[in-house]
Amino acid sequence: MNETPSKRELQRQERRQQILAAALAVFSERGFHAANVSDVAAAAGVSQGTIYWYFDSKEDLLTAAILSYFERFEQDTLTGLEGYETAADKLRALGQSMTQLAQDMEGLFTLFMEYWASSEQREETGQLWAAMLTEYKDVIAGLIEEGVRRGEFRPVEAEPLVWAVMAAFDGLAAYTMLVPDMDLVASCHVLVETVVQGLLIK
Amino acid sequence: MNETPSKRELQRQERRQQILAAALAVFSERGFHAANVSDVAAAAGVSQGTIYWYFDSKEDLLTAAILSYFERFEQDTLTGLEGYETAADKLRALGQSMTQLAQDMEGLFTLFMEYWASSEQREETGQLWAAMLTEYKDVIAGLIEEGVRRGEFRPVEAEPLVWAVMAAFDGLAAYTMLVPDMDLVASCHVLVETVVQGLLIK
Amino acid sequence: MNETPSKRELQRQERRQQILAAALAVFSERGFHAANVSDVAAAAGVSQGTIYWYFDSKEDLLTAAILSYFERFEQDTLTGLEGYETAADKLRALGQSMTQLAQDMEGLFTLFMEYWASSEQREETGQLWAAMLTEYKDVIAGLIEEGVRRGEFRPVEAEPLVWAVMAAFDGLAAYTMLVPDMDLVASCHVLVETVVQGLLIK
Amino acid sequence: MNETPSKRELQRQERRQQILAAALAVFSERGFHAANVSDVAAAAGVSQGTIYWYFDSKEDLLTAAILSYFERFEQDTLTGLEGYETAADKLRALGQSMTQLAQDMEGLFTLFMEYWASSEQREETGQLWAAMLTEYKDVIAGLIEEGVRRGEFRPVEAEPLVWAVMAAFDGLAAYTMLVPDMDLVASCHVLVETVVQGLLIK
DNA sequence: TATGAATGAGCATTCATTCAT
DNA sequence: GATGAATGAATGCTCATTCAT
Repeated sequence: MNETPSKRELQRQERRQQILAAALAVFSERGFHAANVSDVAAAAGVSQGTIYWYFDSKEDLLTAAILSYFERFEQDTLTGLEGYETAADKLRALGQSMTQLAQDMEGLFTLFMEYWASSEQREETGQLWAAMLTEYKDVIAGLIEEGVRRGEFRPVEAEPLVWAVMAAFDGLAAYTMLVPDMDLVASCHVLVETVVQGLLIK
Repeated sequence: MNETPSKRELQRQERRQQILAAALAVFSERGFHAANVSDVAAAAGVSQGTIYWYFDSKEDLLTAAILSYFERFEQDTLTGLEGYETAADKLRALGQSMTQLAQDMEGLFTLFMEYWASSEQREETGQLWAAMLTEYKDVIAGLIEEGVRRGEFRPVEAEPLVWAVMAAFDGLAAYTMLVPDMDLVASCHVLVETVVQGLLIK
Repeated sequence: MNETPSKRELQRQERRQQILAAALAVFSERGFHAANVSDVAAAAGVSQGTIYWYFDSKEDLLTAAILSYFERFEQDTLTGLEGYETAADKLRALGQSMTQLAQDMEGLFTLFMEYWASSEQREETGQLWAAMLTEYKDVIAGLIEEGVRRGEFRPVEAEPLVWAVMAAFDGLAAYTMLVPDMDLVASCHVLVETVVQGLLIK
Repeated sequence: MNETPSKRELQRQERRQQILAAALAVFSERGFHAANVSDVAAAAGVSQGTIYWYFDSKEDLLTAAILSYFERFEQDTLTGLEGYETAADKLRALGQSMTQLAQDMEGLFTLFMEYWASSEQREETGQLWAAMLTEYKDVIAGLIEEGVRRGEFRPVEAEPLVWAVMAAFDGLAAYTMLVPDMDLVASCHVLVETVVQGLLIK
């Protein structure tokens, strides 16, 4: 078993992470097309050749960087909802997590869209993101449907609504960069609150 | 007076439009970076040199194409709201227009974000879009505030909410391309309806 | 006979001169390669197409411009030497004329060399200048040989010397542009004087 | 200490020289503007990309090539004058070196002037050459002034004279290419001799 | 004649990727 | 494993020249 990774393997992982972090920083900062592999190499403190020892291509590097980012957030965001009683509160808590994410991930959505937009194989390329989105969508739609079943929310087509809300968060993350004086947190908050109010049976 | 533009000037405008249409099609289809100027030239049925007779650079061509697109929609979207009595109905009508726009403009938001993402002068570049967004935002926020004043809506911070809703539309337009089986129209509809419900005093 | 050129022909000549003057100015100012035909057209106040109505090519324009310049100077320089008695004085007078020319013609020699340097047909191209140089050389060498015959100068190979002196004038004209604080007039003067001193039998 | 440059560094230097030699040959042969970077690459036996690994631009390559040429001649020309007793003999020896240089450097002066003529930044560009010229001028003027001090030469403004003589050598180098049947060596010789005669007190 | 629109070959430069050491 | 030198295809843009009007 690889329970005890060799020292070498550890170094390898570390170096890999080092490159991924640099890639994320550089790509976010300058965009995928404007940033060169040599920029990433310089930021990571390695040579260009080394990048290609760890990754197959610039594309591959981008994908790995995005995935590594989400691996860290995946569970954080969707857990810890059990503590809340009502579906409304669960939605509010989730909203808070997503607000946090929208702030943290800065240009990640934009970065991916940029790459996707001029990808030769859009379909396959988009599946990475589509899968992540769909996963999220299902979890959140489940929350709302639960609220409907419990008589807390009025009957509603949960799925389209969830798409809209998620799109709003990603859209707001993009807007933040275009319209610097927009208040991202306020927008996220009032969105969630308005949606919750719209769902609640009064 | 130049009331009667010369034949030459007319041809010139026509040729310009021809190129802009081709540019919009090609850039949307393949993305700004992946599409070559020669692709646009071929699609427009002119030589590369001609592109540069009408536009300063590939960038300039993109910007002009986006602007020309919005010039056509500018008024269509924000007019025709007077026919409605209540603020809620006005919002619903506007929602319909925006849904239409989200469908029509296909990858336009994505296209611009792609370009913006790796632009050397992000700040200046983004201002074009930021200005258009802000203009829209102000109009819509006005509608909501009017509803609040008339006692139709509960007091709400209109501006952040509007940003969120607009972001949702743009985000959904982007999602449509990533998640083909998403129902854009349904999402737009339920979003608007839920927001309206959330605003109405019951 | 064309003694009475038609009005049309006069206009044509005038327009031609207008273009030539502009070409000389623009080419001298920016260099042959860096200057565009459109620059010349703009400076002459005509369209690009018009240039090609009067001249076959950019090359042709340059050649014509240079020739037109020299047509104006051709005689001025080499005449008026009869007034002087001794060969030494004739040389001195000639030196004065050449100094004047070196100042006036500014970058003309450089301009021609620039064009020549990357001409596809160097040999043919250079003949224009070579012919002009040779013509000058013969006249001046004649002066010196006359001085030798008259016992005024020591026997000397006139031809190589004349080449050297002419080269000095052209070289100095070039230097003037590179080394702005060089005193062109002083250099020309002391050159002539030293050469005359070197020739005189004392 | 880097007294012992690594094998890699040695190879690097060698490759650099290889490219510089090719650049000098190709640029002299065809002129700066007519010669393509790919021509140089082919002549050097490397790819175009390699050129840009060693040099920033075509311009940079030209400058480096010219400098590398002069680095080799710098001292050769101005040394070895101590062996001569009189200032006249020193001048004659120097003349011989310069004659040699004028033959060797073939189109170098022309090449530089060609580039300079259409350079966007003439001033800065010319300084390279101006500096080299001025350095030479000072050395030679020193020789003459020494001759004057020693009573060997008649009093003369050394600086303008030196400019003229140097200009003559450069001009003759240029003429050689335009007027093939001109006798460069003879011209150089008679020039030097005449000037020396003109300086000597008899 | 004159215009200015149109052409398209040509070129410097970039940069992801490969490879010898 | 790591380096950095080498590659060469790809592309935006320029500009002399042509041509319809």
